[in-house]
Amino acid sequence: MVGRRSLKADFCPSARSLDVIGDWWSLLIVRDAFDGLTRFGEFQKSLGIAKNILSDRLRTLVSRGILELVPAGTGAVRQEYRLTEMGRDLFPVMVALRQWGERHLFEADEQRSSLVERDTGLPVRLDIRTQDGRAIGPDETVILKVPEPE
Amino acid sequence: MVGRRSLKADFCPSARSLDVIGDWWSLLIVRDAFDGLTRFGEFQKSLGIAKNILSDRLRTLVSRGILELVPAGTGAVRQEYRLTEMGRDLFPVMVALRQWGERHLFEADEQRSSLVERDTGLPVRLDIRTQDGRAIGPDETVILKVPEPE
DNA sequence: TCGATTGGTTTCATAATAAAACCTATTACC
DNA sequence: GGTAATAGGTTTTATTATGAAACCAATCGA
Repeated sequence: MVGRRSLKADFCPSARSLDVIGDWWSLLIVRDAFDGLTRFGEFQKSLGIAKNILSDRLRTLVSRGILELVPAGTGAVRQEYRLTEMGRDLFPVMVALRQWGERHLFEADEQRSSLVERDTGLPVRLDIRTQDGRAIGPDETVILKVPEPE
Repeated sequence: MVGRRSLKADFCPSARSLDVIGDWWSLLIVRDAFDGLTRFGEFQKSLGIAKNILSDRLRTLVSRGILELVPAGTGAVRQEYRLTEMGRDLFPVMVALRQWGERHLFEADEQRSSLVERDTGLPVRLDIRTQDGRAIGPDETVILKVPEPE
């Protein structure tokens, strides 16, 4: 292998996103971070990931600006991994993945965790809309491409 | 390596989704499929992926029910890879990834492809709402967990 | 103060990936 | 109809990424 091709320069925003968080573990770490985990050992226990890999992924996520290391508590030596604003902005990605999984990867009666509004307990869903607020489906959209430089 | 840990049995729907489409190439293939690509060679050219890997990924995506092989045209021998309904349901995931990439991985003046409503040209966005239609943010949500069996 | 825990790094074996060569069945061309 | 090119792969081989386990320094708890 000559190294994974980078999509940094791709004009497609989805491709660039996948370049950053499209590896096997990163989004699972982010999911746990949304879930309130902050410590190395917590992630390790939750994911069952090898420590060297976790170490590498956390370092990368920090360097990409998705997580940040902050001192835990007042004047403590220990540090915590926390989502940055950029990391918290991945929330819709997590919700979309969750929604798809719920719909297609669970039996009807199978138990699952669920994402609900804190105050009401109502399930959360996700809508695709135009800027002016009308909900639309995939067939009503089109991708405007940037001309490829030759 | 003993093989990548499967998350098939995880109670978290996001984890199961990542188990299926969380590898490096699958979502890029799905993106291209949304973009209208159907042929082996088209995917290969678009992604610059090694043919053996593409072959493996297409086979897996078909076996998972995300793509299907359909005869191209009337009575032709050739076949095409097309998104199933399950595959098309990944649309919100793609939109969420796109939206995040646009926000965080492009310079303000940098050119990018964009997703718009076909009829109006209006940009598409994504909303998180409760079942009854109120838009909410990540901080107003909580994940209800399934008790882990010991 | 001493043992356990935390948060890693290093080492080593193995699996996944990529590149290139190769193969077979169509398809296009003359 | 014969021949070359194209499509759609598979096989082989080299390299990288991953995972498990051992190891280690610093901190924490008793």
